[in-house]
Amino acid sequence: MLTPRKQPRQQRSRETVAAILEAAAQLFQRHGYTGTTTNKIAERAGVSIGSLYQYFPNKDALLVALAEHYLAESVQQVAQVFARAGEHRPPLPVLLADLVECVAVLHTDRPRLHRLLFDQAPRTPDLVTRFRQAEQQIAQALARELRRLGTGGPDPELNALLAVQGIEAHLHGALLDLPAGRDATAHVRAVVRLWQQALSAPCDPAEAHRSLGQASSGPNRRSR
Amino acid sequence: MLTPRKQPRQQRSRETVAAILEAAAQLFQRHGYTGTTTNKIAERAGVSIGSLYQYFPNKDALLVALAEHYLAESVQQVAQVFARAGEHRPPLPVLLADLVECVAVLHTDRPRLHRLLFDQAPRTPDLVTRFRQAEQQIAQALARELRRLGTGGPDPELNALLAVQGIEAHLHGALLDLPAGRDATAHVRAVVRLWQQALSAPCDPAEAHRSLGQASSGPNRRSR
DNA sequence: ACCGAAAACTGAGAATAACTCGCATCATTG
DNA sequence: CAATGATGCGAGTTATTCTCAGTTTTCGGT
Repeated sequence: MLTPRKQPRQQRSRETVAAILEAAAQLFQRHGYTGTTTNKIAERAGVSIGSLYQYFPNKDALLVALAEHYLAESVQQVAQVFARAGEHRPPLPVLLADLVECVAVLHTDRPRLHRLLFDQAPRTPDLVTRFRQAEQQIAQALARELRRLGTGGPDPELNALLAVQGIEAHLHGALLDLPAGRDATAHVRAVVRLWQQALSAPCDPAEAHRSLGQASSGPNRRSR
Repeated sequence: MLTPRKQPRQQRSRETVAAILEAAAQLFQRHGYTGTTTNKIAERAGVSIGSLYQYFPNKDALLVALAEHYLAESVQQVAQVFARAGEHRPPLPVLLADLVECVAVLHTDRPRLHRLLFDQAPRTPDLVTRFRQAEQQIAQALARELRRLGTGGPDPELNALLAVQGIEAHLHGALLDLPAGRDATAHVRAVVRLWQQALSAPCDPAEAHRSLGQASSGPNRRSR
């Protein structure tokens, strides 16, 4: 990621940058991305518009910086779940329940921030890259646990990545865009149940023979 | 969805609207959403900027209209898969392979359009609603098939919705943001395998007893 | 064929918001 | 206590969305 702008060196400027980010977070969450102007952000931060552009090359960069913080924090939260798992060695259902619980808290804790970063903001390539990177970090930790448990299907690394992507999508749907007439907790429980089922296949490649091909609609192909 | 703009009544204006949408689709795909100005769209469409704003209240509305078309088309494609399934009664693995194949084509056919809509569209609440609606339509069709097959776990409707959300997320990741060093077709095959596993639990609630252990080992835990 | 009304089209320019730049002020260092 | 570099400033430039008053085209009725 390029940083074509000055890095704050003195204490004073570090405070300026912090104030700008704080103001940006508040205004973005309150009025949305397009509903917030860089001038308003500078005003609220108590600095001039020129100072803002001294540290952020454009409006998007504010968003990327916020995402950077949020994602780093999120990855750390999830890492704690795996750290505990490393000690207690829980069975798969417990591990998944803890993981989902943790990710659910990340959604419900600051829903407007989460929504801002995932929905309201234009997804710049920088942001997409950063999201994928966080996904991969988490997926690696999960894959390690799956291997330890001897589960996760023929390719635990790949399935771990799919699980992380899926769980995010599912909780986002369940907690931020809940379909009418659905109960959120039941929905979340279903997510846990489903991923437990999905990841319960043994790790042993013996099961990975050549079970599935591309297949069109002929009565061919059989299940595991 | 509000339509605070004139509806085209004469043939001439219907052609104008079509030309504007065609130009918008091309320019958005070539230069991105923010990289395209409404004036350029009007110019390319061969109409004046005023005409554009006669039919679209703002730039976002162009995106919404494009998404509307694309989603309707996509839902129709997927519906065909289920229509075929209604005739041939394929087993779960074949049905899933066909479904994934179909969704994969929707991604690879016009990847730039797909990316445009998924990356930019979430900013508009209208579009989020529209996407969810499409998801639900597809999920309902899938749930019907799951019930027929006596599979899909304790709540086939809910699991079908999760499957549709997950498959979209997975294929998006596999085909538009493929992680370095991964093979796309292998990735797609893994998606099929995973969802086959996830949805293979019998529908009969007898199996839904209390198959999952709960109680965490750590001093966390909250839900359920 | 003609007329009046409604629909469609036009493009200069008002309004808004991102971003720049030359200069003033502050902090640090030798 | 210079001198040098870092930080801060904000009116002004630029780019882009969107409006509106006026013109042209279409169409139904006579």
